[in-house]
Amino acid sequence: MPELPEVEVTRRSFAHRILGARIVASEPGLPLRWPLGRAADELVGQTVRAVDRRGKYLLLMLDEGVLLVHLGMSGSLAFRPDLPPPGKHDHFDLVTTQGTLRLHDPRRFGAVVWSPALDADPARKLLSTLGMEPLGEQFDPAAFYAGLRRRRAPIKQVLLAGDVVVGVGNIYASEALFTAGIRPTTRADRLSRARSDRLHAAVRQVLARAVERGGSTLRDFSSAVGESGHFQLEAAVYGRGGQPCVVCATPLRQIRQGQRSTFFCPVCQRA
DNA sequence: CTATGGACCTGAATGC
DNA sequence: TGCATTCAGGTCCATA
Repeated sequence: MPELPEVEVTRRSFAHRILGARIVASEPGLPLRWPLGRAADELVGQTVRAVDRRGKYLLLMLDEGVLLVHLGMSGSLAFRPDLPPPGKHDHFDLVTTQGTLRLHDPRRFGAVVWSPALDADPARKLLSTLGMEPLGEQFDPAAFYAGLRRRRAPIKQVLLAGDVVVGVGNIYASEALFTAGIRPTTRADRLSRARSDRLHAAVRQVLARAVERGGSTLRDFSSAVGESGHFQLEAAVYGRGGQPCVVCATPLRQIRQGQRSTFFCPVCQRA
């Protein structure tokens, strides 16, 4: 469910409500990607000063240190004054004076990690390899092009890898490449400057639009306060293998790249 | 250093 | 109905 737009929409939905709240308890359930360990106790008594985002990580800035929350493949957050007892797939509760933040994550690829500071481990290690923020100013065409020049892998996989630009997941990678008219299998370092610029604009546009729409998703994404089922994903290509291209009606193709599905139009995306 | 494949985990959809 | 297989929005790690 969560690519950058969904994470950002989630952030906006509860950031202002949890601001200034004091942490009363921290209750981990089944282990997630990394064990929270003793850090759970460090949280109690601290106040939430800000909720930021870096890539697909949510950053709860506390008096001392930062709590990193990642939604993995299947995670979602709820924040409410009162929540029912945790269910089978609820694996973390952060109880505060203003409500409880709950991580629901069936597959448990998500993570909750405490770090004493952003530039100290483990936050430093997790965040230091991340590429540019696609919606920030540092994401400019020249820097993007420079990043692509150093990579020989297929452009789709370079987008997904997140070390040039963060936040582009499997859905939006196919969508952005379609918008830019670029074949997903093209080597990143073979893109001309002009085509790189088009992709740069497409990545920005596709992600920004999804954020505006309140986070699109295949099924039923909902924000942390339960505003549900916002929008169906208006995918031009993702999940539409064999169906006609919205532009030229040619049947769309589905291929495998690095064990992930990729969708494209063989006519609109020639090279 | 880059690139690739396997690993983590559960549930839903599909095929026999 | 049951059972095996495939697939799913992410990313870390070991290996070439």
